Amino acid sequence: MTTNDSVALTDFIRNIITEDLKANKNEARIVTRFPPEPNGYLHIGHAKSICLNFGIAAENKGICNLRFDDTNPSKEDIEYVESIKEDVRWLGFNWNDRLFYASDYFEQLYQYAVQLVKAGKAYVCDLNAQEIRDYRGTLTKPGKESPYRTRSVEENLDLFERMRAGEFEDGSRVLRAKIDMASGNLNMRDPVIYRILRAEHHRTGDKWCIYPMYDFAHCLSDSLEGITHSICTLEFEDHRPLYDWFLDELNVHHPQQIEFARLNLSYTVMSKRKLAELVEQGHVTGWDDPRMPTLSGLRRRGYTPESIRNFCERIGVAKRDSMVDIALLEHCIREDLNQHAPRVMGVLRPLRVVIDNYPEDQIEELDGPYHPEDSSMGSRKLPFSRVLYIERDDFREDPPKKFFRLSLGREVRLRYAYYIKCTRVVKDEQTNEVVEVHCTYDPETRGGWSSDGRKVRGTLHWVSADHSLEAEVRLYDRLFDKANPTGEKDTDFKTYLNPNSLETLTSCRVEPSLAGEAPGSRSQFERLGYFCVDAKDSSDGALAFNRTVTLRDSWAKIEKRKK
RNA sequence: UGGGGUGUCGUCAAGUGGUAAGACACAGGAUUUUGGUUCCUGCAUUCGGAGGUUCGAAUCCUCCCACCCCAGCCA
Repeated sequence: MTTNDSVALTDFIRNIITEDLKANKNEARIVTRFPPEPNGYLHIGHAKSICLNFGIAAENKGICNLRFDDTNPSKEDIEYVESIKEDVRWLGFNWNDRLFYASDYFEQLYQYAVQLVKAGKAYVCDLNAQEIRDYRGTLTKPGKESPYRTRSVEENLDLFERMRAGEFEDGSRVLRAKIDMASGNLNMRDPVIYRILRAEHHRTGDKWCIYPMYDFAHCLSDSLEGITHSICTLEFEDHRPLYDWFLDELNVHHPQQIEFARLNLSYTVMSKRKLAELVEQGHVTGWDDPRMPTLSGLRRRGYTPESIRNFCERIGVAKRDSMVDIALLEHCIREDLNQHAPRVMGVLRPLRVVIDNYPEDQIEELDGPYHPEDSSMGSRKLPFSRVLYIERDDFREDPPKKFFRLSLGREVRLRYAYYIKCTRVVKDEQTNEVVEVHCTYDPETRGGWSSDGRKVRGTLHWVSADHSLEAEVRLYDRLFDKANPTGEKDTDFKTYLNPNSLETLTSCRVEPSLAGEAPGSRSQFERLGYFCVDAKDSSDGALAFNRTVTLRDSWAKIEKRKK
């Protein structure tokens, strides 16, 4: 695993940091931060940022803060801060005692704003939202200066103080930076830095009725925390001049903002808004639906934190917009689980098999190692009896070319058990469907091996009918059936929702060793894929498994090609 | 005739003037009591395009083209 080999990661951000370290910038200290807004759940795009910020800090003996950017109480909630903390912890990162909130700095931020007013660099503006928009101009036309732009420092000070005191209506006035209404960069056209907003804040309650805007709060929070490298996504590139402006005007510690491209993953969507839409409209069962690219969804699906961290390392960090193939994510979880998941047997669509020459009441305990390449994982006993279940797909009446599973007259191996040969089939008279197959077994092949050198091509997984446990299995697939569901401007992304993203199977049979498996525990169902016990819906009496990912399936590929 | 970015294999991505890493995907083959794993092999004479500089250019210069972001009192 690359995680263990840990070849030093390099990307343009780490290169900048290496240079800064060499130049002894910031006394060669590295301080980063992960600054989520608590208004939604974290997704794998955030994982990229978390791995970057915490990773860079760790690699350079630096520190990384977790800071909630909670400056808009109308959208934020404590539920989200709790889930975010849980997800960051689960991913494997530790902020120790450096858990911060932008709201911790509200008083300090207010004082900075006063300082700006005193310096003649900010003013209270009475224009309403629509007017401000009109005065801002357009992308190609410069804006107009607000008639309130020339108010005296004294008047601004008085008005701003009264804004804080709650003397004015929501939306009636704002504090604006006095920069340049003709700037080609719209962010510099006298941006709003404080608005009046009476909303219960999850941490400060009703202490404040004015709240700072992102551009003002973010750079100064970074500064206050002594951040050295403020890493954010590309859409903030245009904001960097403003980020720098505030820090320069206030003459405070000046972190360097660096932007990188956010993660896009094929066959899914990554915006909080769109994910929320899927949740609200019931297309998925919640933020932690195993089909969601949220960390809570991936966790419930069976992804390991290691696999996600490994994925984040492999995708790299750069500035170009890109779309990572979800096959890479799938590769990462297979790689991890192949190494660590115990092998067990489960039959998803059971087909009854009767071994006619096997003694009626006999039961044998056969040994089955938990991992073919790692004997330290031990083994379990598999009960074998006269009546078994095999996978429906593993029997064909008319076997196509290269099909080397069971069929009339054919011999196959039952994993860790015996060779069996099919002698006849029983069909449903109505549907003509095969409902039972009869076989004979070769007692000389116990354990699944013949000393006479006879070759069998197929090895099937199986369970004993009487000893197996019933289970529900959810087969998850990609959420969308289009690589880029948001790619067409005129088509709603939900048009491309994959109707087969979830198939629930209720009469599956799994081997008895799975009884009492802990929620979240992962195993490979041999020949099928990796599954985990659902953390919410599974119980001892009613097992429920989620399919994390299938095994690579070259037979399926062959079959698909023939069509 | 707004500003800011980005263009290297199907998808990510190294490369910073010395002759195109690696990963995923894909295609062959070997081994295999999982059609899994593992292991070999193949996969950009070419770096958005056109000129130019140079002994030498993905890297430097010029022009052009394409795509992304910005007109919240959201972050």
